[in-house]
Amino acid sequence: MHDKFLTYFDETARQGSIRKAAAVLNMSSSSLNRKIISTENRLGVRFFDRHADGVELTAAGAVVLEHCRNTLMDYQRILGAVSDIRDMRTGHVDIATLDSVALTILPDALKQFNADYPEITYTIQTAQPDEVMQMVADGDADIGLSFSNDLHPSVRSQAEKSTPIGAIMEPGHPLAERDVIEPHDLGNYQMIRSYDAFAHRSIVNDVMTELGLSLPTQIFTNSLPLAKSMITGSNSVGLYSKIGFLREIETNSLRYLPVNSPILKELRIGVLISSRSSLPPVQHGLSRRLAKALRGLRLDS
Amino acid sequence: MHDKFLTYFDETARQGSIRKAAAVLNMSSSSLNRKIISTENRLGVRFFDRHADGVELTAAGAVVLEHCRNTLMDYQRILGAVSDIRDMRTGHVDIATLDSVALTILPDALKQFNADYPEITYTIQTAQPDEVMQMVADGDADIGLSFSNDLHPSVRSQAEKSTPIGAIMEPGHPLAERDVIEPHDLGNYQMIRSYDAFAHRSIVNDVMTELGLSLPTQIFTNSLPLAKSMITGSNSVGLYSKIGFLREIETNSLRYLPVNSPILKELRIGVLISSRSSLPPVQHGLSRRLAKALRGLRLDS
DNA sequence: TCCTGTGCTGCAAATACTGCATCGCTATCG
DNA sequence: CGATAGCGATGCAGTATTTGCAGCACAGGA
Repeated sequence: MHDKFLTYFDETARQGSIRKAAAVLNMSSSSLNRKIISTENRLGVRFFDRHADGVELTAAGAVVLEHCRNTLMDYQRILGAVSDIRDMRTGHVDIATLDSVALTILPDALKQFNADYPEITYTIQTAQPDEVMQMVADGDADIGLSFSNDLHPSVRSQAEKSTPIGAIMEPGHPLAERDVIEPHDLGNYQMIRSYDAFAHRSIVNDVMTELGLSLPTQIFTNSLPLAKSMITGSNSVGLYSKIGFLREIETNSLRYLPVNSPILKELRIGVLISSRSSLPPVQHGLSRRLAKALRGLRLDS
Repeated sequence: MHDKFLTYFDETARQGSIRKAAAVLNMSSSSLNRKIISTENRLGVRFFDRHADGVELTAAGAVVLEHCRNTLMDYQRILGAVSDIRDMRTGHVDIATLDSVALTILPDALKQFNADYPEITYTIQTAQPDEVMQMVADGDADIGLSFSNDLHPSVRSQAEKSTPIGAIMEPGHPLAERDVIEPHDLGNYQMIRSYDAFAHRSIVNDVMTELGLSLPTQIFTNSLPLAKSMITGSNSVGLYSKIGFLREIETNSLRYLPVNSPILKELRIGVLISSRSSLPPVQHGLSRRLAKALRGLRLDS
């Protein structure tokens, strides 16, 4: 990357002799000598005074020498920074995610990754599914965690996991003891749904209009904690993927029941990355870690 | 001096396209492309992401780009500094001088030189003759102004002027109306002499011992102004070269009379420079200016 | 005085570089 | 959906450039 002249000049000044410097540099003195003369002529200045016992820096030579050494120093620094990037010792990752994912697999995955690569920083932005997709497509996010059912052309999914949308309710709910819920059962209860049902395309809406049903939706919210508290202590039913309620399901404070709809069952969540440019090492490593975490999720229990 | 890669890389990042950058740089895209790939491989990192419509900097590439630009910036600065040195727009000159010279030709010469090259700075150190010689020999002074009768082996004299040592006295002094003074006349008066008469070799001492005379020296001093004031209003006689008393002689407040001694008449003052290394432009220019001033001195009046 | 070590240079061989032509790929446009 | 244009990457051959070996002149020290 840098001309060898920088090193040559530095060593020559250090040795005070072209021949000695050439010996140190494992080259012929004639070659070194010509390199020096050549640059001297290009700048129109002599860098060294020539004596019988070697060479001695001139004022101009001292100025140039300082420049050479500064450059070489800075180059070493850059080399370190680059190798940090290459070895994933440093870096920054922009993540866009659904908040359901942000609250489940992301914390653990990031903790694990952070243990291996402690100097890496993160920006985590929660957003609606189509926004996440868009951010990855625009390069505003390195990694997206969102539904991967209909991908943006310049986004591809690194790993996918089926996360069917089902009904979330309290254990004491009238439907809670069913094995599976039919779509038309839902019409009898107040629904709590994700805010993105407002967006132009909503899978839930698609299903309902297809079946000629309308959902008496009580609340649209983009806040998963709010949805949880609204479901708790009421007869309301949430329409969500299981992934945002893993803890509550495990502790039996909420219950998840599949809804018998092929379309809703098709829903998949994925690790989204741009298909335009290959991911830098750090981002690639993290996305693989996330993909592994996603595959490791047990959503069928 | 610097590898062309720095410019190439900068331009490529600027254009966001290898082919466009190659066009700007008047080269083939293949060559440019290979240069980039080559350094990428050397550092083990890609600098650019490749797209169908050009290239885009990676994180590592951004780091390297900043380094390239910093280096090129600094190089431009250095180029200016070097050209300043070459064109004598800037620089520093170390001068060692007898204080007799410091008070006569030096001020005018420096004023003239400074008018042409206003950014040059000076260090002016007054010293005894042998000290001046030593400083030039050691490289502690670029230019010396001192007696050039016996030169140090690694010092040479650029210009010389005969400045015989004579007797300095008041116009009313008993000897003042003589045309020339014999050495033995001096024994009748208090002498004021240069401090270097203490040094191992003193021309005045040589003469006196050769003639079997001893000088009743009242004052040895390295201060020329002190010598002047001691001579003024007394019968004392100073033994000095005329060069330190030009103004007083011109205004007739002091008088200079030659002493009839071949050795004392032989004394010469010169512009001394090292014979080991050729002088840088600024120093060379000033030494030539000083030599001219020295030759222009009228010491025979 | 010779002798050693310096910087410098001519010449032939080795090396690196350059540009042309061409490939595979992707985004765009009809 | 297919054609097209523009991009980066690469094989190849000719051309510069660089390198190292001798050998030169010169200066300082024994």
